[in-house]
Amino acid sequence: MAEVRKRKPRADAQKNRELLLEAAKEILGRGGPNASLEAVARRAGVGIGTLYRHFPTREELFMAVFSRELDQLIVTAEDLVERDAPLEAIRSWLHANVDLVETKRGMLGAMSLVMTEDLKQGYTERSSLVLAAVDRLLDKGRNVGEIREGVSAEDLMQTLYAVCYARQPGPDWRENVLRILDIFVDGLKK
Amino acid sequence: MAEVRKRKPRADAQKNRELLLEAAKEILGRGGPNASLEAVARRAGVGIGTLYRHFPTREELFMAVFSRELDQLIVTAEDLVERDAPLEAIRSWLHANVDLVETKRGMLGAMSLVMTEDLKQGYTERSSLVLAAVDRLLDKGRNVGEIREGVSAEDLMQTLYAVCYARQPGPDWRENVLRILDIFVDGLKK
DNA sequence: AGAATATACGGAGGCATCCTCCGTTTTCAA
DNA sequence: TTGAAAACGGAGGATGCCTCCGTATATTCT
Repeated sequence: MAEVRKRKPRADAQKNRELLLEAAKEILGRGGPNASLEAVARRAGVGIGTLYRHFPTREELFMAVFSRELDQLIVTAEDLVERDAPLEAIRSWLHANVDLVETKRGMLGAMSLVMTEDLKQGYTERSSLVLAAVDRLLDKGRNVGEIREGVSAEDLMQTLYAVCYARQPGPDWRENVLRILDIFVDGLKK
Repeated sequence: MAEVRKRKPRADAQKNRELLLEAAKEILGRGGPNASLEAVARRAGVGIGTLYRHFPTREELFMAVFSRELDQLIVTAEDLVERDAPLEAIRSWLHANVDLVETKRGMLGAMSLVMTEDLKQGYTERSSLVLAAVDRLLDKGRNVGEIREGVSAEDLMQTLYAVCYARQPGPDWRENVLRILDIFVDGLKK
């Protein structure tokens, strides 16, 4: 057994981590998956080395930023599952996602590129909370016999992001994405 | 009126263009949307300048490679529309796409990043042929009353690519993608 | 065939980004 | 207060992007 005696994390490190996440949210949100990491460091007011120490890969930075958004979605799902009928709850939750995504298109693009199996592994805790929340939505529907078997929460999530991401930004983006998702939801019916 | 008197295109230029497309198919297929263009030029055995003369932007190169794949899909759709029942034809066509994509995941990633409205404009001829073929599939279904109104060929295409692209590569990739697409197809029923 | 010219070629060069490495600085705890 | 652990910053080497232009070659004309 390894004795785990640790120092308190240093205050400056924590502050810088925070600054970096803030900057990344801004820069990556605007610039998309290929935005300059040096720009992120500049904006955060720290050295590039500091950025790489905290987030050794571009992917880890993305994931860290994104994990905050996930928290939001969990809460929303939690609310809907006890408020609405299953299919409608799912529909509403997908719509809520679309709203969130609409203002973070860049981030979303980043995520699609970045969602490797490895990284999902590393983020199991948080993303499994989202999945669990979605699964509760689905379960309720399955129990009531309103939703077909064989569709996982992951299926739902990935389809959602896929559709949001593939659609071209533009005046009709929202409308189109919602329409496609509704068709998918209809397909979920038993 | 501008008199259009043109020389015959030079043989070496055509050959190099061919070499570049061949190399790009390989390099971009493996490396994805951020693969090095200098690597493409190297593999083609031409200078980087030659690459940029033929394809001034990364996007144009991608589109040129991709347009060949489109030809393939048009033929397939053509065949299916007269062979199978509408909904099944659509299902089969989507499956055919999945098969194609499975070996070109990198390219697909590239395309998703690259499908700007501008470029689609420039490629109207070819891609509209695909869309037309798909539209015939849909039309047949609508006329027979088997498929709901309000779903365009573009909807179908983009959903297809979205789903293929978002799914993680892995042993179950094909199975999962097909399952999701089938759900979508079921949603198309009237 | 040979000259003239339009066309295409290659790669050097300037700039940006990536990521690593390590000397310096700051924080924490004793 | 002080020393070690932790974190910082940014220089630097590698690579990629794209442009520019001197050189080479294909085509056309006579």
